[in-house]
Amino acid sequence: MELPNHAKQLLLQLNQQRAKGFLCDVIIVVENALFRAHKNILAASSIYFKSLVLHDNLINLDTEMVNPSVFRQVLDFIYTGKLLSSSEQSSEQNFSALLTAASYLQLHDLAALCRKKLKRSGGKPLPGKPSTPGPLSRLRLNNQRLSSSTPTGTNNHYPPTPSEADQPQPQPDEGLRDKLSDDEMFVGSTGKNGNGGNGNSNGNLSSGGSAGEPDLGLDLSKKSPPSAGTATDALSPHSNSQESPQSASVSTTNSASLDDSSTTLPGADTCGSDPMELNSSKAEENHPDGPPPQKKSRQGARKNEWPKREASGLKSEDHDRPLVNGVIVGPKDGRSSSGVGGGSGSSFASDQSFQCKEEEEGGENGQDHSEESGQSDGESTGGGGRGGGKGGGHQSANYVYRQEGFEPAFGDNLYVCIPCGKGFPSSEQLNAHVETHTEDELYIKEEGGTFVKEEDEEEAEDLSAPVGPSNFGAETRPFKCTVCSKSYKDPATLRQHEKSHWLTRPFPCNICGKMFTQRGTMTRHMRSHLGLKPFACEECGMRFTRQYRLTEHMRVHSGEKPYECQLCGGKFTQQRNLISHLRMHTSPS
DNA sequence: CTGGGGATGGGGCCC
DNA sequence: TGGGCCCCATCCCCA
Repeated sequence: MELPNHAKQLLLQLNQQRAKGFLCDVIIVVENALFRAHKNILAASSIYFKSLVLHDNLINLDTEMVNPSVFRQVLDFIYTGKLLSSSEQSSEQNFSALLTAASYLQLHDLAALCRKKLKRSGGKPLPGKPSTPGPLSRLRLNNQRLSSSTPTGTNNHYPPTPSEADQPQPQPDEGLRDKLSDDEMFVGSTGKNGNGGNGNSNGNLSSGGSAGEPDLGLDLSKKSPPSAGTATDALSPHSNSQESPQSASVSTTNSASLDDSSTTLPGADTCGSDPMELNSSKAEENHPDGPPPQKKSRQGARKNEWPKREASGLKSEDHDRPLVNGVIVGPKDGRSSSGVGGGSGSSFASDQSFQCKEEEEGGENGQDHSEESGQSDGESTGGGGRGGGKGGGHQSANYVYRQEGFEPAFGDNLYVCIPCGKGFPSSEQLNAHVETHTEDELYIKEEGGTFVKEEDEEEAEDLSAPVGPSNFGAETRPFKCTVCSKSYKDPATLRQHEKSHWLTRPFPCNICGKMFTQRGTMTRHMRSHLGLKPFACEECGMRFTRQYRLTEHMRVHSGEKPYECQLCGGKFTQQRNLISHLRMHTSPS
């Protein structure tokens, strides 16, 4: 009793789901393209993926080993077992690239297939891949890069080493992998065919995998304190679990493709996309409640950050959508394939309101209406506190990178430098160009009137205030900001600060498109998307995205109230609450 | 219902 | 790059 097409149907369904982004639980970043997929599927196809998806929801692949178009084929292969063969795709070069990618991703069957193809065509198996230490080492590096943020160096090796506890059970030959060139590994797999390849990995997966891996997968903890005993134990940094590393990687990962992705993503097309998706993704549509996890209520209340990002050009939606749909292709590859447009087109089409806005903004730059809102919104809504005034436009103005894809106005030069209005065909060129602007120039622009305070207005206000911190300890802080006159101890810090006066926000969130002035902030922001809460309270198990929060939280348990109101003697566990309390004393009411 | 305190999330910024 | 701290915005609970 066996259904003949069961497996096939199942795959078909999964592939359709992938196209729609339905139940996709992992995002793979390849250069400036994002692909959504199902962890289970990836894990079942490659042990390498298995090790990655175990701890991360966002995976950044080494662009030297795989590019978006190749990865798309890889993904298609994983979900269909077929290698599509369009004219270009069946080129020797493509197979070579596929082989490299397959080797890198440990997709043995695919690698074997590519080899066969290459053999037939007489081409060399894999350019530079095999025995040369290069590739392998690169793989490792890559891995490490992925998990870079965390220490557990040894564990980060690419093919999971046998010793890694939480790794899927290393296959018998697993240990050898380190010593083998990719080629060798593949030879084995190919030779043995299914067995060595998938079979093998699968076998492991199923067996060792399930057993050996606690469902850490969801536990995004990065460095949860060793303690906790329970689940966290496994996660503890020392337990050579990779989790920490990996989850951490997420952040790094993200940062990796930032620049491009930001710009590109928006325009990107979605490969499997299905327009419906957009619609279906409630989050997006109702922005307000959107995607963000966390507390619903709060979220909703919270300034609709999600919705607005658009301003950045990336409009959150763009980003989101794409993701939802499944694949976002950056300009370089996919987008170019405007053709793909179908994909993007369709997908975007729906959101497009945004894009349109974008364009407008582009046009006037001022636009930003909504702008990033995230903050501004919050702020503004909040009572106009910060946002306020100029607020309106800030962000958009700040974004140097333009959304591409929707700006016919700029022709091929989709990346426009807002300060000077020049357009560039690629984000790299724009970046290079931006560098040519001297800080002074930028400031001048700002002062010229175009400048819209990006960050907190409040902040700005402070800055503008003559009495500001700027004047403090000028002696010990010889580096002074020419714009707000704040002073700093070292030039690097000053430079960092000065960037806050620029019109740019060079660090976009790959997920929502929100732009940030500092990479670290963006990375931190990413954690909220990914649910990474590495810091766990040993007492109650509550987890936090920041160490500081945990420290703060611990006072709840200890009862420590270090902050005292000088006016009424009230004590508080948190300084911010004391501040809030002080307002009560000072406010008219 | 309202105000105040406790607690948490997110972003900016400095070190 | 990450940690730490500040600020804002909220939510929840309680009086």
